Amino acid sequence: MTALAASWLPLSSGERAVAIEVLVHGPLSRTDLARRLGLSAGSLTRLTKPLIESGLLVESAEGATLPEVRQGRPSQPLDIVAESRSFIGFKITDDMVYGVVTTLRSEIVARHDRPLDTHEPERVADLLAEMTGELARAHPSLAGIGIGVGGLVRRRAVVGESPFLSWRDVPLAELVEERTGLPVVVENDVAALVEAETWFGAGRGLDRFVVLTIGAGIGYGLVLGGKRVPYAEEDRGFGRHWIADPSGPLTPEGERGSAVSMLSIPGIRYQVQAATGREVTYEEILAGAAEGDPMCVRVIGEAGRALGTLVAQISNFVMPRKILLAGEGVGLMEVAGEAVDEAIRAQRHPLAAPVRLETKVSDFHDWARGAAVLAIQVLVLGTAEP
Amino acid sequence: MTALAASWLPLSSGERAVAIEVLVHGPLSRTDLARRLGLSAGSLTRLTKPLIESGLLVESAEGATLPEVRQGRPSQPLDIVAESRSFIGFKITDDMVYGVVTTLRSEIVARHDRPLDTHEPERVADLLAEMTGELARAHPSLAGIGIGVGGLVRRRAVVGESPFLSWRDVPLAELVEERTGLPVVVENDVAALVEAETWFGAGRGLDRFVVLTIGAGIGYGLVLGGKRVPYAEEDRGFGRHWIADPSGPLTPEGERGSAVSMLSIPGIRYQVQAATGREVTYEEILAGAAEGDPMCVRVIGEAGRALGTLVAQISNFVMPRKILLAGEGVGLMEVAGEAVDEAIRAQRHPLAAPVRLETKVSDFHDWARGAAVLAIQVLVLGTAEP
DNA sequence: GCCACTTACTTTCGTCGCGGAAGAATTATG
DNA sequence: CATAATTCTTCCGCGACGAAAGTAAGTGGC
Repeated sequence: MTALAASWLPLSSGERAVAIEVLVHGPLSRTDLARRLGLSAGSLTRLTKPLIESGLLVESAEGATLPEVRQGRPSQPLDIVAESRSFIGFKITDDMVYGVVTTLRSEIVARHDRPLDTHEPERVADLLAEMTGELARAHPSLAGIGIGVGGLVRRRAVVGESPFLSWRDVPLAELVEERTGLPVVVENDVAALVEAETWFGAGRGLDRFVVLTIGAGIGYGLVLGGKRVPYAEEDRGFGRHWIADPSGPLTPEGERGSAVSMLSIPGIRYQVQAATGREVTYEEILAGAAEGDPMCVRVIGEAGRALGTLVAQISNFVMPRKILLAGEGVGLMEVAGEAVDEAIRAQRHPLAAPVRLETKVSDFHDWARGAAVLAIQVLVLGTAEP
Repeated sequence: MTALAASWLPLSSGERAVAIEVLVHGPLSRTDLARRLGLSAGSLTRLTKPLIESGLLVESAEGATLPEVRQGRPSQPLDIVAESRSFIGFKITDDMVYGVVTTLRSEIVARHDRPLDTHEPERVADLLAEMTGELARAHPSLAGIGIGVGGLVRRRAVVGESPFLSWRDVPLAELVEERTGLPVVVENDVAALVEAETWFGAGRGLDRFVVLTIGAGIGYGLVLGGKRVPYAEEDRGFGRHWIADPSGPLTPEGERGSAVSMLSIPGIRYQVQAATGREVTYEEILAGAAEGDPMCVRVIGEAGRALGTLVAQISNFVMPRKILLAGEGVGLMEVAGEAVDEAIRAQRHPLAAPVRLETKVSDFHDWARGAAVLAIQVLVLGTAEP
């Protein structure tokens, strides 16, 4: 499969390096590129010429940032023609499919959602193809599709196991490729978000980078040297055994005091419900904590300390340049930010480098955008394998 | 400074890659090398020829491992002439200097220790030069000196801060270079041990590798992509803020329940002493725990669980291919191995890859050998900077 | 308005390193 | 003894790169 009809190939490795550098790090002059890539000025003329001729790069007239030096011949920034190709990203949830169209730079230019009333693989693929057709009308230059699914994905093509869809070994990429004729990449949703942040988001250009997602579960993504590290237990109840507080609460889905019990949205809701008997939403609990409701303050405070503990441990052991908190549950940071910081301070050496913590509230379209980035990577790198 | 008189230079990058591969991964045929380095057979002939002519490599007659295939022209293993050059490694402690002479492969061929009765930098350098002179008589082909010191070392040359020697900004490399005429590398002792294990020991060829040392303090070394990750707090009381058990013991040197309090040799001795009032050695405590003495069993058991907790956390977050436990305090593993394993199991996902834990009892000569490896690296790589 | 100066980019040319193909060396197999 | 298999060598050509010289396009001084 993996019909790479309209890839950027053939691109030499040097040309590809230039293309990626411009794609990821915005408009850059040839001299800047030469410095960043460790090449001579002459090589850059050679490498950029075919890229400009093929329409992938342009000499953008208005430089984004005015150069410091105001002497000599002005530099000529090169930019990607971000609109030259479009990409589709889908995020499949239990009852909805969220779709976005992005540019090469992964900027969202359109959204399109549809309810999902079946989990039958063929029917799901039909729906995705239908949505693709509808989006293709407004965005004809589609170059690829990325699909994010909660669950285990193999070889960026086959959904090996997805409990919430009741799927096992579904060759989703193939099913959608057949129906659309476009190259398709399938990936675990957290992995897709991590890749997206590594290329275009918080992790751009960092050699060590961690993503922690808080939502229905806890997700962890480790990026070293620009590559995400895969691991066996990802998306199979990750965080169930990360014990943040040995004497912490116990919930149906996690071990006592585990990240899942203390931090995930279901874990927090379960705790409040178990104590008060009332069914409340996550937002209500956060609001309650902000207003001083004792029960909510306690649960959210403990969650904050647990998060701080995890962040401190990650910082101590992995020493990432940055940690990104993402997912639907990061609203916690606004209410319990103080508790988080305090827990970090307590478990980190005073001389250690400060933790660069970034928070990003993500909705389902962000997850879909993550999947679209995978399609971009495939086009640019010319391979679906990571 | 950094007088690289007798380096292997000039070596092209390709030649250097071949040399390192043979040095680190034992005798290898040209075909093997071609596969490992991703080069063609022709390139290997080209690259190895000057290395053989210069006497660095030889065609070792007896292949270490007989090839599987017994057909066709037999392969011709290439090997480093390990004895062609010698290296000295020193480990400086409070009252002793431990010295070793190693081959290019970092095999120890001689040991030589001397008491240290002064901390005056010039006098220490005198002593090191004197010991070098004595060793040089039996091993004339000395190519470099590596020195391991507990404390903060800058640019592999200057001891920025070493509490136990009461040093600040001592240009030790320069002092010893002046006296010996040999290139000298100075490094923090833990960092040196980590480098040694990465090149020649447990971490050989691994992309993610962690070293945890247990001794007077707790040391941590993270190796990613073959490079050790430096960090600000190293050797400044590292592990004082790694809380393994929030309700654990408190000792003079560490926070409550920290790795230093629960695991380091002084921490364990302090606990037993505080409880019994008697001054006992670490070995006596281990023996007591093995024999069933309740107090020792409790302290050592808690230490084992703390170690397991740390190992599990490191595994969860860093996902190293292997974790090496080293230092003088790893005897703990023999007595409390069961507790360690249990704690790891409890805090690790059942589907996660099993932790490859390796234990290495190290004496001071191993630390000295680690320093010698740094000298080897400098010679091979041609630079003292990491 | 002219000229020096600075910086960015282009052109040209030589070199180096690599892969590929063909061939030599050296063994097992029938 | 021919054939196959495997390793290593030789040779050639290509392609990517850097160095250096040349061109372009500005600023600033007089």
